[in-house]
Amino acid sequence: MPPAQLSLEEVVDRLMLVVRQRGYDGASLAELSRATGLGKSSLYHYFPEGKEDMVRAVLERLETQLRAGVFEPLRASGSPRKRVEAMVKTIDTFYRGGREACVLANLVLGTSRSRFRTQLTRIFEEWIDALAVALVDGGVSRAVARIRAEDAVVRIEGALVVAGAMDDTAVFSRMLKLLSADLLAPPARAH
Amino acid sequence: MPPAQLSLEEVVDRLMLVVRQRGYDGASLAELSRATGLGKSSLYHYFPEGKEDMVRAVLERLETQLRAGVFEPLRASGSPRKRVEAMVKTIDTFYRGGREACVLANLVLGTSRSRFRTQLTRIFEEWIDALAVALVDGGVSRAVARIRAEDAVVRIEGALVVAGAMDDTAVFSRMLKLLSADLLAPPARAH
DNA sequence: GTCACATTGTACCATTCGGTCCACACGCGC
DNA sequence: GCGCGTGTGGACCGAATGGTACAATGTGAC
Repeated sequence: MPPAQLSLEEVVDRLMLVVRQRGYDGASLAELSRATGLGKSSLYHYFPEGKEDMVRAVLERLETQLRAGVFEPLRASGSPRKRVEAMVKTIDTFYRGGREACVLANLVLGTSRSRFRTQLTRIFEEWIDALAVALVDGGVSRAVARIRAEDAVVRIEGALVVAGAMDDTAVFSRMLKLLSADLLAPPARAH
Repeated sequence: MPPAQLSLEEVVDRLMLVVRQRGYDGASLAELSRATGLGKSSLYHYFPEGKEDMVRAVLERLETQLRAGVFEPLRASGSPRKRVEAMVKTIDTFYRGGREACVLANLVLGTSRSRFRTQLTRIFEEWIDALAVALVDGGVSRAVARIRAEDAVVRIEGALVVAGAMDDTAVFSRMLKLLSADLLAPPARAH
């Protein structure tokens, strides 16, 4: 076990905090060490391949968190509207209302895209798939559901970028509100 | 003048190429030097305050490019539909159909957000304002225009992130098509 | 108690980082 | 031809980078 009072998952959580606000290139070993309270030797004991290994672990943990808190609830049985609203609420909490940057976006940008491509692709695909399932269950046609699901994920990522740039969390919360209102709307015309 | 065969603007263009695909933290002086063909001493001759100065110049150049190619056309007289389509086409070209990452997003993420906050904020604000003007001219109410404009910018940024993550430019081109079709649609219900 | 192994602090490594210095070129007005 | 200011190559800087080696701990199982 890690430093006796810190589980490995907690260590990875702290690594995630650094990665999500410094990115791959901006997160130095010194800072990762400080954030976890572990010396470099301990860090390399748990992550023998170094920084790339640590960030891979962050991405894996994020994936399981998303799966448990977002993807599976979306695919579960129950009111589609409730499922969508659960996703929105989880996302809102996770990004602290738009105050926190996105781990995924941070790893897509910079020099790290190629390193984590397969994991990044898989996470986004699973997210879109799961959301589409909920929409189909809510009476949206399969084709429209896919388009809307992709659009929703795009809008969430975009809102985090723009909210970060303009230092205005309202951009993010407006978007979440819009999504929970529109995602299950009848085919209408737009979309 | 720079190396006689390269204007200062061309130098900044090459800096932009590096920044947009490596980010602030990932762009090393060595690479910026290689990309421009200028030695470090020359780089520091034109940008006395170093890397931050270079990237500030990149951001300034991007701002004037956007102003000339996107913002002003959006505010100009003429068919609103044509103006919106001009924006979409310019953006499509600039990001090479989704193949290139966004300079802005790259500077919002990583450790560089705080350094360029005012410029980033201004660019996004001007973009949203200009787009809203075109929408109002197209008969959209002022309030709805603002929301839609912000939403469009958010979607463009988000589409670039998701397209980059999934290595799938179709995400981006689908979004651009959707935008040129929907931005000027009648109030309808959604949106 | 002792043996094995997980864990850790310390010292160290080469390389690269962003950045500076300076002497020398080059052109151009005079 | 002479100065002068813009540009530039190359050597150099201390600090930080990601990463390693290893000896010393601690902690359990037996």
